[in-house]
Order: sequence, then C-alpha cells, then structure tokens
Amino acid sequence: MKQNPGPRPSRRSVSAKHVAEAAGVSRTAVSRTFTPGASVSPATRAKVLAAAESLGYHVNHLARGLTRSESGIVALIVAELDTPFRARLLAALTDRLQAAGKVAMLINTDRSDESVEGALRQAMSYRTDAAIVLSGRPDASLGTLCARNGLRLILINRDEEFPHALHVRLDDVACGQRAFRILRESGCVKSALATSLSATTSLRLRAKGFVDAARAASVPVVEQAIGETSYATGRELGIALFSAEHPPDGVFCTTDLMACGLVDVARGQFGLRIPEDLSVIGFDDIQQASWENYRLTTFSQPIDRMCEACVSWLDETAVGGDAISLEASLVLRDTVGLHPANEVT
Amino acid sequence: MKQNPGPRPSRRSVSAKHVAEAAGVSRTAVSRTFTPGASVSPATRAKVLAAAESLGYHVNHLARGLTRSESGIVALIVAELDTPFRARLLAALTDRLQAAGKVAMLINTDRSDESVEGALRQAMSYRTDAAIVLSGRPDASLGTLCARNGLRLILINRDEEFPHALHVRLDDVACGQRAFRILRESGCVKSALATSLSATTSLRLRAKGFVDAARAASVPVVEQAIGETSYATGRELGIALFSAEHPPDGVFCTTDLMACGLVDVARGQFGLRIPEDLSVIGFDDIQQASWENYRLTTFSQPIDRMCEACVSWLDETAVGGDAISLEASLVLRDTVGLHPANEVT
DNA sequence: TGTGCTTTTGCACAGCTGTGCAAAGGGAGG
DNA sequence: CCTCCCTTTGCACAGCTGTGCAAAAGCACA
Repeated sequence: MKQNPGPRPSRRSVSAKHVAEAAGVSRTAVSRTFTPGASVSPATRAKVLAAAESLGYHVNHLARGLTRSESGIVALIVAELDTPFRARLLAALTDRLQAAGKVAMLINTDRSDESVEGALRQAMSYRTDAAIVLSGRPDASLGTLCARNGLRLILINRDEEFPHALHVRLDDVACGQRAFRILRESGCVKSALATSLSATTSLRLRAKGFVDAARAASVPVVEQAIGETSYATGRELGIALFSAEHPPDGVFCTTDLMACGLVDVARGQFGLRIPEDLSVIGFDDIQQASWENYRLTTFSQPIDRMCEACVSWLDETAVGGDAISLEASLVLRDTVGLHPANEVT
Repeated sequence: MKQNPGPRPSRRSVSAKHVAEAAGVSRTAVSRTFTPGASVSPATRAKVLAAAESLGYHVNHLARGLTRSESGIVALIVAELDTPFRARLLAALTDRLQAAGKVAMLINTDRSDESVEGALRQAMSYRTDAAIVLSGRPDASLGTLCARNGLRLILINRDEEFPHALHVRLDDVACGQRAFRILRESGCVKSALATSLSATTSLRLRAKGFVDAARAASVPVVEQAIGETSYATGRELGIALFSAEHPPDGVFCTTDLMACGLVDVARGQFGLRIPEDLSVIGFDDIQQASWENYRLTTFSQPIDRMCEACVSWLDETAVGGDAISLEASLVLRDTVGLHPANEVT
C-alpha cells in the first residue's frame, strides 16, 4: 500500500476564504450564499456568486460532511457487477440515488463475507449515510458496529436479519413454486431444476420453491447444481441434464444467464427444439432474455420499485428497521410449450 | 431537492477523542496510531487499538481529506453503465483502483455534455483526486477548471485534447481498416458498415477506418447508420441491409451488441447462414460474443492494460499530461467465412 | 428624527484529523 | 550518577465548512 501522501499544502483548491477576499465580504457570507435557506442579501449573494464563478470555487463537501449529520454519500456494495442483472440494478440505483441528491460510492467485492465487512468498514470511514448491500452476507455482529457509526443498512435480496436495517425482498419462493406449476401445466412430464452451487439467498429460495411445489404435488423432479452462476454453467447444466437416460422436457433455471447457456446447448448439441421438445424458464429478465434467439420466459424483478423503496427509506429520519416484500412478475415469451394465458396462475 | 439536513449533533460517530479517553492517552497518540509511519510506542499503540476496537472507531476519512493532499477518491463518470462492455470496464476499473487503495465514486450520466460538466463539478466538490471519463465529451474550458481545483483528468476513448490529462486511446481507425481487409480477404463481394447514430468517438473512428480502407482499395461499401447503440438497433440495421436489392455478404458492426442483433435478424428473418452466406465482425468482445449462438469474430479491448495505465498515471506525482495508445486484438471466431489465419494481417 | 421590528453580518466556536516543534522520557555508555 | 542521543508525547495550529448569537444595518411609520 502507498505511503502517506503528505500534508495539504501541495494541493490548493479554491476555498471560501479566497472567494470572500475577492468579493469583499466575510467568509461567513460566502458560506451562507451556498447554504440553502441561509440569510444573505441579494447584493452580497451576487458579489459572492460572481467571485466564486470567476475563481472556480466549489464547496468542499468533505468539510461539509464534518459539520452535518449526513455526508450525502451512499455506499453500494456489489460483487460481479458486470453480470447483466447486477449491472442493470446498479444503473437504476445510481440513477435514483442521484435524483435524490445522493452520491454513490461503489465498492466492488469478491463475494466473500470478509469482503463485505471490509466494504462496510470503508463505508464507515467515509461516514456514508447508508450502505446498500447487493452481494455478500454481512455477519450479524456488523449490525451493531454500523449502528454505532451511524451507518444505515439496506439489504437487497439478503435473508439475514438486521433489526435496524431495511430489507428489500422478493417472493423468490413463490416464483419457484410458480415455475413448477407453469411447467407442469404446459404439459411437461419430467421437470428439472437447474441452479448453481453459489449459496446466494435468491437462488436458494427459488430452488426451494420449485422443489417444495413438486413435493407437494408428489411429482419427482430432477435437481442439478453445478459451479458458479454463469452462462458457461448453464451449458454444463444442459449437458448434464440432456445426457441423462431420461432427459427432462422442462427446466427451471434460477437465473436467465444460465438459461441462455442451457438453451444454446439444448439446440446446438442435443438438437432439441424449444419449446416443442423442451420448455425453459429463467429468472431476472435480463436484456438477453428478450433477444430473438432466446425469447425466454422468465420472471422480472421490479427494479424501479426496489430503488424507490431504498430511497424512500433513506428519506425517513426514523431509525427503525423495515422489511419490504416485492413481487417479481412473470414475463411470458417463447420458451414454454403451451401458452394457456388464462389458466396459468 | 431536499432541504439542508441540519447540524452535526444528531449523528454521533466515535471519534479519536473518545478513543483517547478510553485508552488514557492524548488524541494525538490516537491519530499517530492510525497514521502509517508516525511515531508511537508499542505499548501506546496496543492501548489505542484495543480502545478503538472496543468502541468501533474508524478514522474519519472526510476529515482526513482536509489535512491531506489527496482524498483517495476517484470519480468514475459513465453513461449506460449496464451495457455489457461498459459494465465490464467498470468492474475492472473499480477492482484495480481498490487494489491501489482508491475509493470509487460512481457518477451515472445521461451522455449529454452538460451532464459531464455536472459530474466533474460534483467530483470537485468532493475533492476527488481524479476523474475518469468513460462517457461524454467534456468541454475544453473544463480543463482549466479541473486544474484549478486540483482534479486530474483521465479520458478513455475520447478524442478531445486536454493538455494536463491522461488520454487512453485505442487504435479504432486501424481496427476499422483491418475489419474491411478481413471481410475482403475472406471473399466478401459486397461489404457493409453498420453503426449507430450516436456520435461517440470510438464508433466514429471505427467507421472511419473501415470506410477509408474501402476507399483506398477503390471498393464501394454500403454504410448504414441507425438510432442508438443497442441490440435492437442491430436488428434494424440487419433489416435495412438485408432488405436491399443487393444485400451485403459481409458486415462490420461497430459494436458487438449491435452485431448480435444483426446476426439474429440475418438468421431468423432472412434465413442467412453465418458465415456461409454472411460474414460478420463486431467490436468489444463482450461476453455474449463468445456465446454458442454467436461465436462472433470481434476485436477485444485490452481492458486490463487500460486500467493499469490509469492507475500508474495516478501514482505519478508529476502533473503533466500523457497519451497512451493501445491496440485492440482480433478474436477470430465463427462469423467470418474463410479463416486464413496465416494471411490475415 | 426617533422608535420598533426585521434582516443581515461577522465573530467565535464546533465538527475531526494530521503535524511541527518543544518538552519529556528512555536507554546506552562513560 | 551524568551525559548524550534517540524516541515518544502532547500542545497548538492548520485544513474548510456551518451556525448560534450579538451587533449592526435597513426599513417603515409616526
């Protein structure tokens, strides 16, 4: 790690003091001019603004963060931010946060739990107003530490319980159950669950919903779990499933990314027609799910509502925790055989 | 916009003062314990660290930013951050910056030039050490403003000239020329350029390279430009090109994303076989380019080297500008007819 | 011109950290 | 024990902003 960069003087930004000198007013008048609601005469304001513009002055928000109860910074803790769904959620979140006057500090983690702790500590060092955890599972002890540092926590699609945090959850279990029913009602004789080995909450719950629904209906289903959550894993899942003696004719993939891989293998290596020979359901409604080659039936997460929930909760001054449950919506495209639109529940 | 959040006291983090009291030392000893290279005895250090751990203390980096010449924050200014290539570059950049001890502030812009100015001003307000511009074209006058605020500028794939900035550029023109040659050498009789109407530097240069090479060879090519840089535009480009009386048998798409759309249309609506009836070259080597259904021949940007260039330049204390030109590498897959590997230049 | 009320202004302090420098402390050697 | 040298420590100040509060200024009315 780099050595201490040294004291301030080697970098001189324009400060309120310089503006005050140029405008012939006090430094306080400068501060007041840039503080909404503060009292300053129109004439003084004009002088200050002219001097500030001429000098290129920008209020130092680092210093402002010392005097206020909020820094205006929100940490976004996310791993694999280049996967389609994650990138989309990140884009929507930053958009919404900015519209609310917040600044996003992006912390790219490697998915380990220790990594999340490190990210939270970094957030505390910068006195961020909140941390939105999109990946990783913070240890319960971190809840107290965050509270002590005035850091509000938002957990998206995480199942750990933090009393003072906002939990934004999705009906993953119900969607898994629904996926099973759709496959069954579309005439699938042998359904399969395809998922990855990464133990993320969302994938586990979707898989659980699917398997539970099958059990409740006393219908056996095949369960296949391989590697990480990627397109390549989707291909491997397809190879494993379709190489079997009795391959399935319907598959629920817990993410679209894997579903795309599975679809490509089904067609390319096993000559299966979709949906005539095989029905496929994904999850996330990533952009590629709507591409001509895939036209994937999938579940769409209410991203805008998730973002709205986060920002609304941040606007509340009360420190109480909350839990919001949102529903993913079914997006019917061309990967499920029959499309009995009126009968699918 | 929200009203002023109010004075400090409503949020109390643990400060060095509290740690000093708990450890029975001065506040300066606490500061020294957390300042690399500062002098503090092992006994005092142990007392301070124990108290800090017990109280959950984290050095306030906002305050630290006032006393140092660097805040440690780097602004990343990016639009459409959920497109495959942009997301990948962002992931790599944040990874590399974090490894170098920097913190990424993400500013999501809407691609307008005014938006870039707003982003730069925000960066100045937070006294970020640098701003890396991935999207948008900052006006030349902003160079002086940034310098006055001690904000270093890095421009990736931008053609505006800023004397004190680091320019990281790609050989887009050469790649466009090369794409033309590859199509020609693979036997294409009628080549086409397919691009979007968004006037981003990279796309213009790739297109220019392609068209210039065709002109130099006195070979007429079709130029088609439509809408924004998306998969859907790729489809429209395909429809426009293949509906013509004499459709092309080779297409250079200035991005992979559009190439995927064009390929899907070529196959799905025009029954064209790839590469037998049509050769396609893309650009960016996004993840989907390697998907079974596409296996796109494309150019891959040296993302790691781009990130390395940025971080290396940030490590230099000299304030001089620099320009780094990197080469994209050809990735041969299955969308170009003949694969004369030894003859392609 | 004087009075009363409102608005504006600037001083002094606060928030939290890092550091120059003088004083204090510690250790080694004569 | 004393001296010298090195290390450690704490004071006071700096970086930049916002704000309570008292003083000053401005304005309207009699």
